Amino acid sequence: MAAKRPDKVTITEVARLAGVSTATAGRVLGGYGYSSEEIKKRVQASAKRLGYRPNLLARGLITGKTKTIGVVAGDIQSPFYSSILRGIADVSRAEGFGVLLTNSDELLVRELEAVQLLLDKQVDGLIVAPCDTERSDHLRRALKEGCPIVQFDRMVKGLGADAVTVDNRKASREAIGSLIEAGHRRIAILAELERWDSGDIASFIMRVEAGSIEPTTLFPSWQRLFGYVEAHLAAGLKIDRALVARVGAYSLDAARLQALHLLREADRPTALFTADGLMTAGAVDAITSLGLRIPDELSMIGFDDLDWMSFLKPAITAVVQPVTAMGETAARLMLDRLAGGDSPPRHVTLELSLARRGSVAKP
Amino acid sequence: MAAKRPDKVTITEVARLAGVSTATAGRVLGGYGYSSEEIKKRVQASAKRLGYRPNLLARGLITGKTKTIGVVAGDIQSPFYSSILRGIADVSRAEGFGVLLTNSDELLVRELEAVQLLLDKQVDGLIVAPCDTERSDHLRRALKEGCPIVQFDRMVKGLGADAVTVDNRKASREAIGSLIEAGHRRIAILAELERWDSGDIASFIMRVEAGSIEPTTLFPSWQRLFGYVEAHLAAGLKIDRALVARVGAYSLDAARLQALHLLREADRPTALFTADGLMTAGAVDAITSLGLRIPDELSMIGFDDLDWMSFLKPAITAVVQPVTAMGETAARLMLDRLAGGDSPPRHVTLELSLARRGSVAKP
DNA sequence: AGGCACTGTGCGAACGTTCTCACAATAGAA
DNA sequence: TTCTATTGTGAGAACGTTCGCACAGTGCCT
Repeated sequence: MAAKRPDKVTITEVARLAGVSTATAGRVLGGYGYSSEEIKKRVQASAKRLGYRPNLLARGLITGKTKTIGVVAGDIQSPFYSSILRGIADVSRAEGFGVLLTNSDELLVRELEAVQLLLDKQVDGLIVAPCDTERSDHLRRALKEGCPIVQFDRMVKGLGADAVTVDNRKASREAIGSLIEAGHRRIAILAELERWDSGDIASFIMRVEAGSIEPTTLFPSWQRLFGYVEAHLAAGLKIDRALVARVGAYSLDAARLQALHLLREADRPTALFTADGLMTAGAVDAITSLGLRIPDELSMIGFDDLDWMSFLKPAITAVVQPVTAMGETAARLMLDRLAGGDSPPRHVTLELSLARRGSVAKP
Repeated sequence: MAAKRPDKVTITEVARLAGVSTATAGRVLGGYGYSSEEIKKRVQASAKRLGYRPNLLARGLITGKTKTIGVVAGDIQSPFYSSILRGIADVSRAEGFGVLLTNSDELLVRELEAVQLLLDKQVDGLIVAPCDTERSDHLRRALKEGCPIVQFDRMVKGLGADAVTVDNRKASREAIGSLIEAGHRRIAILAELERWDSGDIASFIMRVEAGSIEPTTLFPSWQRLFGYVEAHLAAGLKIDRALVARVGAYSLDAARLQALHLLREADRPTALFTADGLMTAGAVDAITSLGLRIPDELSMIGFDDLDWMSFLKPAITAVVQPVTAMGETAARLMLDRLAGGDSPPRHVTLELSLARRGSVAKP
């Protein structure tokens, strides 16, 4: 039989050794009431001698606070989420908070399970990249029951919670704008574009042109497409539907295939805009296998900046997201909220920057 | 003032509604004692009606089990750790365990803090990539106090705990072997090689040649150097000390600088072996900026396989580590141990494979 | 009839903290 | 003096579970 738990030392024993009541010892060790200098010393001495460590479970049970933040990421394995997580973890640690991690794989069921687990474990708050901007009753419920939520990367429609996002639309508009300015007219976009309940690409584009879409609760790749359309509109260019490649899945292979398809057309685009890091990877893979020369035969700008992009033959111009800052901001919003902020929901939008490198030239 | 906690429903209320004692309700809901079919139904019905969720803190306080695993990674932002974490998280989730995450940044103080935090939060076990293979009393203490530990990537000397590692030495030996076989005689190695208390590179090499080093508790980059030396010994080649580049820090920039230094020498090596992903990135950066052609002017093999390596102009031959499998194995070892395994410490060594691509040619 | 094993239920005590009270002592103000 | 405020201490009740025990009923074997 396994040895039970070898004499965990509790506050009672510290109190006994110091010759005071557990209440007094608690006050000294927990730092929450009055205590004389002399007793303080005595208690601390015996705590040290016994190697006392407070049981955070017991504390949490009574205070209702666990000093733990629950995080629901899409997939920590991706550089995007792992950097955000890093930001969250750093800020949390500095304030003595723990981070309980789960992955949703962008699946609603998974997210639901994850939130449930975190809630059961009594986390003080939830930092979530929501899978679905509409069906998020579980988040609403959690919020209503007093568990603060901070969303990142995207926002649930009408959820009254804090959020950190980036200005995808603007960055995309500017990136495409710079391609147009360089003289490009046939600019392709390779984007994930999953989950759009209200129709297909064509109708989305029409509705953007008509100005009848509220962009804030769109998924990032759609916001980036939004910016793509806007840039075309601003320049008075028509959009060739054939140049909008909807990958439909977050997969390198799918991206590669779509890129191949796009670049093998007779009437090939002169420039390619990839809507995130994975799409860029898939595209680069396709481009090298086709033997296309960048930027002579094809100009390129990608969303997300990954280390390898800067040391590729011609380095790839990229929209860089402030990933760790996003995580840090999310954590900070959460900690503020936990510190008693009763302010209305705040929405922080971080700015993006364009790292101009060698992948753009005149067509 | 913030609303307190809006009527959390406890087992007492479920019991009352079902007309039974809390003990009985507990048995049904916790599934740990006898209960008749009829009562089972009644309790479950009222639990469902009230939306009851057990408070895992309270449960943990009494059972001493939190169903939470603490993880101390070096830096989740790195692809290595994030993949491992993914593996850990997947297996843990499947068994209903939560994952509490911390980073050590490979700093002993940080690791100490992290372990302390996790222990205070009463995690059931610790999965750690130890910073220091010698001074790890905190781990020994935790172990002695009944908190199981699984190490990964490296092992603490004489710590009687489970571990998952890969066969760095063998993989490195074989990689270098294949370069030698291709005809290379001047093979450089670019490696982190921090933390070696017993002297410098020269003395390490001498001691390897003398057979007086126990490799299992070395840090991975040293094990890889070990294999490098062995391959040379086996082929009867002398080692040119100038070809062993010790970066001394885990930094892309430092790696790039060392690589530049190495490749600008008059008597340039004909092949380069990089001891991990970051070193490879630094080297590739240096190589492109020098305009060296791979594999004509320089052959190359790198440890760690990152997505971009496969779609670089000539794809880079790489030793691929089974990263997620490593995480999964670590988690599985932990869960076994928690399930009551009293077996002696197990050490799982995973095999590595060489992904042969286009970066190796005759000199 | 007695004994024993098994099933089912409730009472109350844990678990290790914090929190609410009650009570004292001291000091300064009225 | 008496009142009030401030500082200090301890007893005991929380928090929401699980666990040990007592007790009772059933069925089966001697």
